[in-house]
Amino acid sequence: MRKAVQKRSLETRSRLICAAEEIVLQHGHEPLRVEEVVLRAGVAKGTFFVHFKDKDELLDLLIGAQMHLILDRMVSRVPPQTVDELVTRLIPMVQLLGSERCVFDVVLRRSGSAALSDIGPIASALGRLQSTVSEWLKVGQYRQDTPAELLAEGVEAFMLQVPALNFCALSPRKSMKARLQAYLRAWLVVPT
Amino acid sequence: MRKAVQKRSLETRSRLICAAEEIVLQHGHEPLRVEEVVLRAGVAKGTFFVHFKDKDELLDLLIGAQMHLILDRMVSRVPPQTVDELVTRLIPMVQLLGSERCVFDVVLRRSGSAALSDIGPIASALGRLQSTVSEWLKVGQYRQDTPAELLAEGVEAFMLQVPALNFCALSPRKSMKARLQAYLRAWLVVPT
Amino acid sequence: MRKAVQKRSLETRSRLICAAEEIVLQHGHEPLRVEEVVLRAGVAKGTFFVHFKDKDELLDLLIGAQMHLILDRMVSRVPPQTVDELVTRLIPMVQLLGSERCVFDVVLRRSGSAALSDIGPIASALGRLQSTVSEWLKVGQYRQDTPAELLAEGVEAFMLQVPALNFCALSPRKSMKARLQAYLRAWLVVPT
Amino acid sequence: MRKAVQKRSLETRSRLICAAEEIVLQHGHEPLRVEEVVLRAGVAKGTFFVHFKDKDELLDLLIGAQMHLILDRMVSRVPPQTVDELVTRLIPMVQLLGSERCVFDVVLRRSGSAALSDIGPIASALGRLQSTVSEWLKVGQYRQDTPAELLAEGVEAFMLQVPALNFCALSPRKSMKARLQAYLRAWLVVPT
DNA sequence: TATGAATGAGCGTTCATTCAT
DNA sequence: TATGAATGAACGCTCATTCAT
Repeated sequence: MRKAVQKRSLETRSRLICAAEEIVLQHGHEPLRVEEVVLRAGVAKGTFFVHFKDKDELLDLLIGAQMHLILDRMVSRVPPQTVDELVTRLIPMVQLLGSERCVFDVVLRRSGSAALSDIGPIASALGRLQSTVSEWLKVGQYRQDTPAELLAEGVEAFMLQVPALNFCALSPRKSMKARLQAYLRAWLVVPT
Repeated sequence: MRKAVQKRSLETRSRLICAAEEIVLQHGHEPLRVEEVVLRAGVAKGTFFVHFKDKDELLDLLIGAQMHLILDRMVSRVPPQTVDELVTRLIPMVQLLGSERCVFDVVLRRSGSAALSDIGPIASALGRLQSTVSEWLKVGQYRQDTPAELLAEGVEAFMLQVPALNFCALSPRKSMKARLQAYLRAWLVVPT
Repeated sequence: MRKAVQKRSLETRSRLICAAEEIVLQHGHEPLRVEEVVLRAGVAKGTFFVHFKDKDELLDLLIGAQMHLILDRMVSRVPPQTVDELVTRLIPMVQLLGSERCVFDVVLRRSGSAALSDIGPIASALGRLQSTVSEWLKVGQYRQDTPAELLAEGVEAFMLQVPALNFCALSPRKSMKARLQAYLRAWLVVPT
Repeated sequence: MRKAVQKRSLETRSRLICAAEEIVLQHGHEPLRVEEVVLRAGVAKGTFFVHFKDKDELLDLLIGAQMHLILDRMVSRVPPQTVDELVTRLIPMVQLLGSERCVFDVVLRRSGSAALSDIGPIASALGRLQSTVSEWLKVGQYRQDTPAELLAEGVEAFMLQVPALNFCALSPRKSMKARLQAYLRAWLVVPT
């Protein structure tokens, strides 16, 4: 009994998410309207708010899922041994963050949360990124004079700086990859 | 005639700015409403948009002014020779950025601009910060293996990372100063 | 300048009211939807809430206007000299109150107000009714042993009791007029 | 078997009622939410509607029970001989009606019912009140020129008018008791 | 230059009630 | 009987921005 009921609930939830994903695929995250989502999912508007506190929670879910997918691919291969390999490994995530202004904004908004309770997929993905990079830095050809955790935090800082600069019209001569490379080379390698 | 008119216009503009400053002093930047500003300034709502393109332009003005004030104090003394001195010199700016979530957001939004025409006080302050730090890095006890400009960009990245982390409920053990110190020590000094 | 602007505002307001009146004429008060009103008035939804605090305020206006119209007709002739004349004079108002359940409800809700500030047309109409009846009672063939003001309050009580009973399925044998007549005969005349 | 099932059903029903009573005791009738009731009773939302047709039915039950309690005390003594005694006897009921706006509203809504089938505790209490008062009026020192039934209806009208006026901010100078007294003196006694 | 009424598109909310299981 | 997910149709609201005067 209970199982069946819960199953139905999960189905509705996933229909909402699928509908949203379809819309995002077609038109991007920016013009995602709750009304459109429920319309496409074939459920009532009220149902949306049974499953999600607000639109941000859904966006958190969608973007967080993409981030986790990227992370999955990131960790599926051997740890990057050099900065250049690391940059290549990280660049998909940076590209996601820099793909749409509103994605960047949601990630910033959701990256940390006031309460521990509302840690969503985005925050958890960022945490996972952090610890993944941290592990990598311990084994590859990187500077060892600084704790890997601190270095990983720095990597994140640069991964956010790069798309941020990309949204600006000033200094846009470089590609995001080139920029990240410059930063990480200076950050992760000690000149000999 | 022309002069008188301009004078009146300037007065209106400054009344709007003063009104906004008063509100910010009392309630912070967050709940700044155009309605309140014009009410306090004693002008009509439309008048606001005669003087400012949008609300962000006013916020840019207000926050940019604070940033320039901080910069003035920053440059009024001899260049910081060590990372610790640098951190001490930079921390007021970091504290401003970390004071309110919405201040941080406006700075991010305004840090770069789509068009070169709308470079506001915030963008110019960040540029000034950049070049100031850049100059400092050339003369003090900092690593010289990397172009000062790139290092300065990194400093900016960390100056944004620190308040960003501060807004999170995760890992808030450290003070902003301690965090900045850790980053910059690793970023600006080559271990011997 | 100011005049022109105010005139436009008044026009918009009256267009909203007219639109609402048309809808009410066609479909009654119950299914009055804000959305429909603004659609018919050709204004934006936000405009509605510039002019009215909420839908109740508009209903207050509409029903209050009808009540005042009825009152106008009530007072346009010589004071009713007998209870039967009085009943005939009052019955249009009672019929309005008993015409739709939701009209009755709005009148009850708006009859008195928590704050003096939000005395709307309905409350003022009831006040006017009260004093009108009060004056009548002083000059006609009514009992003089009780203050006219108290008697008028009682008349109002009966005027509300009658439609209230009318909405009930119990004891609906009598017409509203007959019922009011029975009450007022006993209330306003001293048997000799 | 049948018995056991019925017993369980009755238990659920009484748990719902108890839960509702507790909430009303703590927070009054106004904010009574079905959600809260079922939560406190530890049953599912749907179960509520197995036992009650709608929320009003529960409120009817709760308020009707209070009214019957008051009636029990009312009739437990000798009939009031004078208007003043009558007022004293009636005032607890008036106070209940005037205690909360929403109680007043529910009583009005339930005082009569569309169908004879759904005569609830409130309607029956009002009926009982009516016939009780009616009997009293036949034996005490009241006017005899008008049928006791009609007089009793008037008494009820005044018993509703008094709390109604009490909810208004206009003319709240008098206490409910004083007001009722004034009405009933004029209504039930013929000046000599 | 100043005015202020109007805009507008969507969000979040409400919550008693229904219905398939 | 009991369950609880889903419903649904508006409402109220937001508030920076525009535009005719």
